[in-house]
Amino acid sequence: MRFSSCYIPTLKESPAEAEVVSHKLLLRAGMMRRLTSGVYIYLPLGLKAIDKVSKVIREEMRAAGFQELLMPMVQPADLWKESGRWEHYGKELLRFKDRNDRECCLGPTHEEVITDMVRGEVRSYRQLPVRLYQIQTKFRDEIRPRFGLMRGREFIMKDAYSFDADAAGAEHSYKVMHEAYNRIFRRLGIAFKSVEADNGSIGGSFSHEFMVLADTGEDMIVFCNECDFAANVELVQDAGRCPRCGGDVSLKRGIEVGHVFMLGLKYSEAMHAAFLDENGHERLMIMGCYGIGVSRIIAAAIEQNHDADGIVFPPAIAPMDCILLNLDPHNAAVTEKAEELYGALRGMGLDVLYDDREERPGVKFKDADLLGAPMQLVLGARSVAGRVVECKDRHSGEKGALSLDDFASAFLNWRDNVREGWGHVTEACGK
RNA sequence: CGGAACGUGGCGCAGUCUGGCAGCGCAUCUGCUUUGGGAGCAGAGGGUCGCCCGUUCAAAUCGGGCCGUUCCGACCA
Repeated sequence: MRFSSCYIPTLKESPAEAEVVSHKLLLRAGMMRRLTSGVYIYLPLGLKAIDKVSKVIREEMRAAGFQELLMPMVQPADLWKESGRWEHYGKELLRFKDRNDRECCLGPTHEEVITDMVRGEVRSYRQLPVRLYQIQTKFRDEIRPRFGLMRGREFIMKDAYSFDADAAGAEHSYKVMHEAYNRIFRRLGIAFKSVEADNGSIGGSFSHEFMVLADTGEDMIVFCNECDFAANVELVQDAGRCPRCGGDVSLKRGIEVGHVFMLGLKYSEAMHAAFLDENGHERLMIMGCYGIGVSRIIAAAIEQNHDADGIVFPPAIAPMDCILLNLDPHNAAVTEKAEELYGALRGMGLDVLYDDREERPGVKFKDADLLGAPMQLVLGARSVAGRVVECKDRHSGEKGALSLDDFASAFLNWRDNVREGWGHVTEACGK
């Protein structure tokens, strides 16, 4: 991508509408804009970050045996009446009527739709388990949307559903997904914790939340200092003692980015999702559902990784792997070299943002830091004369120089160093 | 929904208390100079002061209503 032909409207100052750092930085970095309360436009760079997160999720879902599908945003009220949630979901469910006066809603989640579909197709235990997921836009008419992408009304979510023939199978599906979530968040490079949680209005028998640790989080997590117990405080009556071993506990704030539920029979019973077992007896499918807040991950990653100059994206989330600054676009020798590097980096399969704009160096340095690309390369008359390209690791702040005569191998070595710097962050958590 | 604040060129803000020419910084356009951490000088363009009603000779400013945005609370896969 050439910066000069990209739509990246960066801002020097934070708009007054933003209060928390991720919201401010996403606006300043030209990654999103608000359309109305709790509803945002993802600009090209913000969408690239969403795509990067989605890519990791898709790989791990596939590895866990889940297939992708895409369900509709508009849903008929009938299904929600059948599950009982038309009554119980409350005003968060945005309801409306179509031209024929039929009641509809915008999908805040998809248990009803997928259960309806599966019950219509699956008749035999031989067809189970069914494991499906989608990455889709959800709408929840939140009482108070806030903090930008952290709690929007419209947001992007990965939701997965499993249907099993028996309890052992269902527990296996749950376990497989729990492990997949651990791998996803580890790969994304964010410090997180899996905790026991309340099931809320979705129902079911038990659940775990995946929390990104950040002081600005809306949730409070209890950690036991003695054993490995960790839970959302909602779940613990005496927040001063570990309910498992009685040991001392500590509290930390977190942002919920994932939630896995053992649903049991809640939906299959209400909507009669049944199959015939090997003895010809009718039985209900045992369900699980598993969500990841894709757009919220972007906000959470920024809450956790930023400094005074801007975003410090973990490599797996960054909209670009590398930003290449041409400080002297009028200097033919520098530009020739910059074009050459730009081509070489793309040849290595990297996502590169090439800053070829006719701007002063200071503007380019500021934008590079603000945008949060993990690797910065700087080329100017000074560095070209010395046969090097300067490099900066956005995360560690370390600067260096790579030889232009042996650029490819010098760059790959440096990239490994940059990646290792993130390895320590993710090893430190997420058991 | 309860409490609070805010709404003035694209962005950030002053002006409102005490009514009297709509301002500042950034951004934009033109010219010259500059060119390694958000350049300097000179000039230019751009605003129904959120909307409606009222008070007044006169309203960004005072009063009422509405809309929108944000924060705290309640709420929430």
